[in-house]
Parts: sequence; structure tokens; C-alpha cells
Amino acid sequence: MSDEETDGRVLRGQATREVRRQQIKEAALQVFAERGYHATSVSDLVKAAGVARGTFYLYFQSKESLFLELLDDLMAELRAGIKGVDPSADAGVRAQLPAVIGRVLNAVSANRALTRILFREAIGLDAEVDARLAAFNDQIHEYVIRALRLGRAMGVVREELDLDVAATCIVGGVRFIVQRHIVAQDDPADLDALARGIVATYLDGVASPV
Amino acid sequence: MSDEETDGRVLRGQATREVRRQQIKEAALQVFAERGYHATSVSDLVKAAGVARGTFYLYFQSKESLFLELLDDLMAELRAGIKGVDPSADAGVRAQLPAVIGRVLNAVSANRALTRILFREAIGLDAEVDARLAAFNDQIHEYVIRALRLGRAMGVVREELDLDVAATCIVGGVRFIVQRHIVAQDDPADLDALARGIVATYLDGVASPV
Amino acid sequence: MSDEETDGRVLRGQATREVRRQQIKEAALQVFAERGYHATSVSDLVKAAGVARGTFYLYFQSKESLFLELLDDLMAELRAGIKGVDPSADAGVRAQLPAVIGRVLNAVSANRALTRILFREAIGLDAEVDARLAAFNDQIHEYVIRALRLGRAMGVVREELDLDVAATCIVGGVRFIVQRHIVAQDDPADLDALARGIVATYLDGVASPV
Amino acid sequence: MSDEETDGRVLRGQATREVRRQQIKEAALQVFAERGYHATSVSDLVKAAGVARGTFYLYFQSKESLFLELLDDLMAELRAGIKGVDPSADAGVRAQLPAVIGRVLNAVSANRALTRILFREAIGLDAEVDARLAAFNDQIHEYVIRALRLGRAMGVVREELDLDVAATCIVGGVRFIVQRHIVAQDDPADLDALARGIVATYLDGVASPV
DNA sequence: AATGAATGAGGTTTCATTCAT
DNA sequence: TATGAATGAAACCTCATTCAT
Repeated sequence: MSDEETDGRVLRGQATREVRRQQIKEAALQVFAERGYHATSVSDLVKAAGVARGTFYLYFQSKESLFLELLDDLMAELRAGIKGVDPSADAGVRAQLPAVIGRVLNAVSANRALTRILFREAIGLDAEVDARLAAFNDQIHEYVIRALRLGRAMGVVREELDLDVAATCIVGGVRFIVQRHIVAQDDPADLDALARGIVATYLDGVASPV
Repeated sequence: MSDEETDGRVLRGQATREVRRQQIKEAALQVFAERGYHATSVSDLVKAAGVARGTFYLYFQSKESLFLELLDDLMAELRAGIKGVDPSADAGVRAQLPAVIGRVLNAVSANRALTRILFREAIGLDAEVDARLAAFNDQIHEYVIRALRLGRAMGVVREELDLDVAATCIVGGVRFIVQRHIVAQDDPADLDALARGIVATYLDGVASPV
Repeated sequence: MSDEETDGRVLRGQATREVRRQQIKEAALQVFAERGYHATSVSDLVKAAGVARGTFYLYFQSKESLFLELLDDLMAELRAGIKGVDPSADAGVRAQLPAVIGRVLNAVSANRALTRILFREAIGLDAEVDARLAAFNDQIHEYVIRALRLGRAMGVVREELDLDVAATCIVGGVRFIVQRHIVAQDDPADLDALARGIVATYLDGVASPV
Repeated sequence: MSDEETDGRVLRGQATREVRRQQIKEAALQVFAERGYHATSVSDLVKAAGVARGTFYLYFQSKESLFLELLDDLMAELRAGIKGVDPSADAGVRAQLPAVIGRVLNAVSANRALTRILFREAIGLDAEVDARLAAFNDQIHEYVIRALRLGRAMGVVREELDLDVAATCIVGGVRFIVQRHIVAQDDPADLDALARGIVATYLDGVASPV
């Protein structure tokens, strides 16, 4: 078998390594999502992954570092899901917004287990995790503020609005929608309807026009 | 020994008992808020309370049950802080809203330590805690939905609004404001300004009127 | 019972604590001496001491710190056993030497188990232990050099002698005597005879006088 | 395949095998000397030797057996370095002694790494190692006793001397000199001076002649 | 012969809870 | 009622050795 040459072996080894890592990560994802971080022991993890105790430590430095990696993965996924409106597009800014929010909801929905962990456990674990989460939150918050500021420059956002407060409200609202309708739910919600509802609420408010 | 004496002793005993409980709870509150639930050991609790290890278990079944009690206290405080608009008041509904939100923010601000715990640790501890928190969240959510429905009946809330989604957005927004501006902050925020900002955002939305 | 007052209880508690510590230390001493440091697990120690695993850590920070304490104890005992000659005594310096060496051998003999550990395991454990042992060795060495120097000043030690080398020979010789005749032996040796033999060897050498 | 080829291959195979063994042993020697036996993991060994983990076990039964082999090597080297006086030589016994001791010190100095291990770690590893070391020590001890006895027969060693004690003193003294001046030192000591100092101390003692 | 991923027994330590005083 | 020493299950992690390739 010509594949058995040294290079081939090394490559296969590396490929196998990556596969193993993923196998452990996916198992961990399920267990963490079910039991929570603190209630999950390394024993649980290796049992779920079907590997020996020592094998776990061949691929991850510690239970915490594995958890951190899962968190990083999620934040990357969510960041990738966030794309703002395209001012040069034919459709107006207003018309694009449901799709913007929809993309976020979809990204979350595709990573329900992880997001569940994020909401349930990520906070207060240790300084490192806290710092990373805070940074992530700040990024999102900043992003929304910038969008609102741009909207104001374009004349589509109210002049008198406190942008910081408004941005916090929007991010908090979306977070809570995610928590109630996606993370806590077993069957998938109608994400488009949710997105439209969110946009309607935040664009024009709940009060009847005068 | 006369009956009065006996009663008196029992009463005094009960009073002392309650005082001790409070002493332990208050110390625990500080420690939990500082270190978090998992990072706080029973040793920390008894050290902070100035009682012996064994004494702790004379007053509380377990570390977790103490935590649960603190959580219940907080939820009661917050419930008490929530009072809706008074339709019969001279001031219009609109004018009353900042005060409504302000009361909530004040209740939270007065219980920062506890709220900090609530946001940082309460979730994922165990099924019991989770259930109680979910129930609390649902109550708030229901309350807001009812208020919106009433407003719609009064003609002050948009007809086409998805009330469930809007309510979730509002609750989530307030939660996140609390988290960012009250819990995470060391110096007290300008609660009235926050309340006005929240009301402005949710009443009329962020979009400029057409 | 009047002993049961607070002070009494505290005192008794402290006394009990010290007793427990000693109980664990003595058990550890035996086990370490038998099995050696590395081959002894904390499980072995608690089994030998007849206490629970956790109890061990109530009294000692770690297996290593307990070991260190045993070592310190031994070094203190040995230091106490070392007393030089008394130049003002009636008996001449020569006549006093067997008693000087004899005291050292007796101190060692009274602490056979510990000394066994010292010789078998103490080296290379960790930097801390190494440093303390090296310091102890240096102290002894210095002590002997000073004694020889004094002897030279008194005219009883050869002029041409390399004091450093001679001191090392003497300390090494005594050490090895201890190792072979006291530590490795089960039945007690004739310490006085050993002391006389050592003194004879080092005072006048092995060569016949010319 | 002719027999020669087969033989050749076998021979070459054996040669390679031996080379590999040496390669691993030499690397192990350095690592053991630096870190000590217990602090050295098989990972360290294979990393230093540049072979795979599995390969290590093709050449040695275990980490311990490799260590044992290194120890045997050292003891053989030291034995080879020990040669007594030649009674038939022109130079007198006295005059030959510094060279005798010098050869020992040279043998040790040439194997500093190994000797370092011997002094630091060899003891207390397991019964096998202990037994072999004890046997080695006894051999040396016996050798010195025999030399002293011979000297007594020749009239050059004091009649009244306790030969066993004297021999132990001599061996112990040389050991400690080795430990302090050769093993613990980084730069090579003046071995000849040391040898002369040792001989002077043990031949005529430290006391001034009467 | 060589590789290195996999194993799992065993190590040290922590900590919520109990219980004799 | 109050104490705090004692408990022991269970956590995380290491590492000498094996074995499929």
C-alpha cells in the first residue's frame, strides 16, 4: 500500500488526531449542554466520548480548556452570523433588517447546544472566560451602536435617542428572544416571524403612532 | 417553672434563631456575590458569618438550600418593586412609564449583590433552582404581556404588534440594562436617565418617524 | 464539669490537635522508613495513622510538607546531639573525644527511622529539601573545620593538614559508620566501641608509628 | 539468500541494536543526572534520545531496568578504577597510596553524571537496586579491610586498630570527598591534591605526634 | 524495527456534611 | 445550642506501558 509511506502515515496521524479531537468535543458539547459545566466530570466526558481518561488529556489540557474552546467556537460562529445592512443594496435599510436579525437567529439556532451552555454556565467560571465573554458582549454592543450612529447620520434613526441605552436594549432583547424561543425550546421556532417581530418592536416601538 | 416563662424562653429562642439565620444569610450574600456560588465553600460561609461549621447546618439544610433561599428573597423583592401604571391616575400612561421602570431599576439597585448572584450563578445549579427561575421569568413576562394587551385595548399600543415577542424584547432589554449598568458597575448609575432611555426606545422605537 | 468552660475546651482542642499531629507523624515516620518516600502514598499514610484521608490534610498541607517537617525534626535532634569538647574540662581534649562522637551516634541511634529516611530518600526530592540538607551538611562541616582549626591553635592538630579535606573525611566517615552500623542494622550496635574506633582512626591514623 | 547474507544481516542488525541501546542509554544518562530518576518521565527519555515511545520498550524492559543498567555500568567502571598497592614495586606502600586513591577519584570524575545519579537517587528505588548497591558497598568495604589486614601483617598498620571501623571510615571519607568535591562541583577539582589530603588524614591521623 | 495514540490504575487534594463533645 | 475535628466520596490529572499500524 503506497499510502503507508512515512509522509502518508504522518498525515493520516494528524487527520486522525483532528477527528479524535472533534469526537471528544462533540460528545462534550452534548454532556455540557445537558448537565452543565460544573455537574459534568471528566469521567462523564470520557464516558460520553468513548475514550479512556488519559486520552482526554492527550487532546485537551484540562476540562476547562476544552470548555473554553467550545465557547470560542460558538463566539466565532455567532460573529460569522452577524452581517449588517448593505446601504448600497436596492432594498432599503428597513427592508433588510429582518434578514439581518434572521441571520443571527439562524446562527444561534444552528448551535443550540453551545448557546445553551453559553447562557447557562459561561459566566463566573473563571476570570479568563469572563473576560472573553465580556469582550464578546462589548463587541456586539459596539457594533450595534455604530450601526445606530450610522443610521442617525443617514437620517433614519431618531435624533434624540440615547444610543448606548438603545443598543443595550436591542442586544438584550435579542438575547432574551434567543433564550426563550430557541435555547429553551425543543422544537425549532419560526425564526423569520421572530425576526420580523423584533424588528417591528425596535424600529417603531410599541406605542400607537399619534 | 410557670408557663409564661416557658413560653417566653421559647419565644426568645425563636427570635434568636431568626437573628442567627439572618446573620448567616447576610454574610453568605456578600461572599456569594464576591466569589460566586461554586467558588464559595462552606468554610468561606462560616468564616464570614463567624459561626462554627456545625452551626451552619443547624440553620440551613445545605449550602444549596441557603442559596435557594437567597434567590427566593430576591425574587420577592423584585416582585414587590414591580407596579404597573395606574389608569385612573391624572398623569397619562405615557408619563407614568418612566417611574414604573425606575421602580424596577431601584429595586434591583438596592439588591445589587443578590442580583449579581442571580445573573452570574443561578442558572444551571439544579433542576429546582432552574424551575423557580423559569417560573419567575414567566411571571414577569406574563405581566408585561398583560400590560401590553391592556394598552392595546386602550388604543395606546399598536394593533399589529406580536405581544409575546414585544414583551420578551422589553424584559430582555431591561435585564441587559440591569446587567450592564447596575450589576457590572461599581458606582451607581443614573437610574432615572436609564429608565427614560428605556421607555423612549420601547415606546416609539429607534426609527425616525416618517 | 468545670473543665468544660470555653477556655478549657479550646485548650483541650489544641492539645488534641497536637496529639493528632504527632500520631500522624509517628505513623508516617514508620511508613516512610519502610517503604521510602516515593513508594509511600497518602493512602498508606492515612491507613497507618488510622485516620481518614481528609483528616491528613487537616494537619498537613501535603505529603511533602509532612516529610519536610520530619526532616527538620531530625536535623534539630542531631544538632542538639552535637557538642564539642570543653577545653576547660579536667579531662584532656583527647579523652573527651569518644564522648563527643558517642553523643552523635546516640542521637542518631535514637532516631534510626528518621535517619534511615534521611540517607535513603532525602536527596533529590525537591529544591527546598536539597537546600535544607546542603545547609545542614555545610553547618556540620564548618563546625568540624572550626574544631580542627582550634585544635591546631592549641597545638594538638598537625600543622600541615588540609583542614577542609580532613573535615570532609571525618564527617563522611561518621556518616558511613552511621549508615552501616546503625541505620542498616536491626539490633543496636555497641556505640561506645564505634565511637572509640572512629576516634582512634582519625586521631592517629591507620599507619604504625615510625 | 546465502548464509553469509543472513549472518551479515543479523550481525548488522545486532550492531545496530547495540548502537541504538547506547544512544538511548547516553541520552538517559544526561536526563537522569539533570532531573533525577523520579522527576524523569519516559517522555523525557524518548524525547532526549530522539526515538518513539514504543521504540524505547523495544530496547529496555522498563524505565527502571534501564536505570539499573546504568548503575551496573557505573559500578563496573568504579571497580575497574580500583587497584591496590603493589607490594613488589620499588616504591614503598606509603608512596603508592596517593596514586591508588587518585585512580578512584579519576574513575569517579570521568563518570560524574552517573555518580551523581548514584548518590542522589539510587537508594530506595526498589529491593533489587538496593541489594546490588549493598553488595557493591560490601565489596569495596571487604577490599579495604583485606588491604588493612595485609598491611597489618606487613607491620605497617597499627596493631590495635578495629579494621572494620577503620575501613568504614576510609570508604565513607572517600565517598564524602567525592560527593562534595566532584559530584556537587561544576568545575573539576584538583584530584591529586585531594588524594594526597585523604591519604595524609587516614595514614597518620589529625593529631600532632607526641 | 519503528511509531505514537491509547490505556487505566493510581496519585494527590478538596469539600459538603456528620457527629461526639 | 454550639462547636470544630473527622469523614470519605469524588474530583482532576499523570504517566509507565501496550498495541495496532
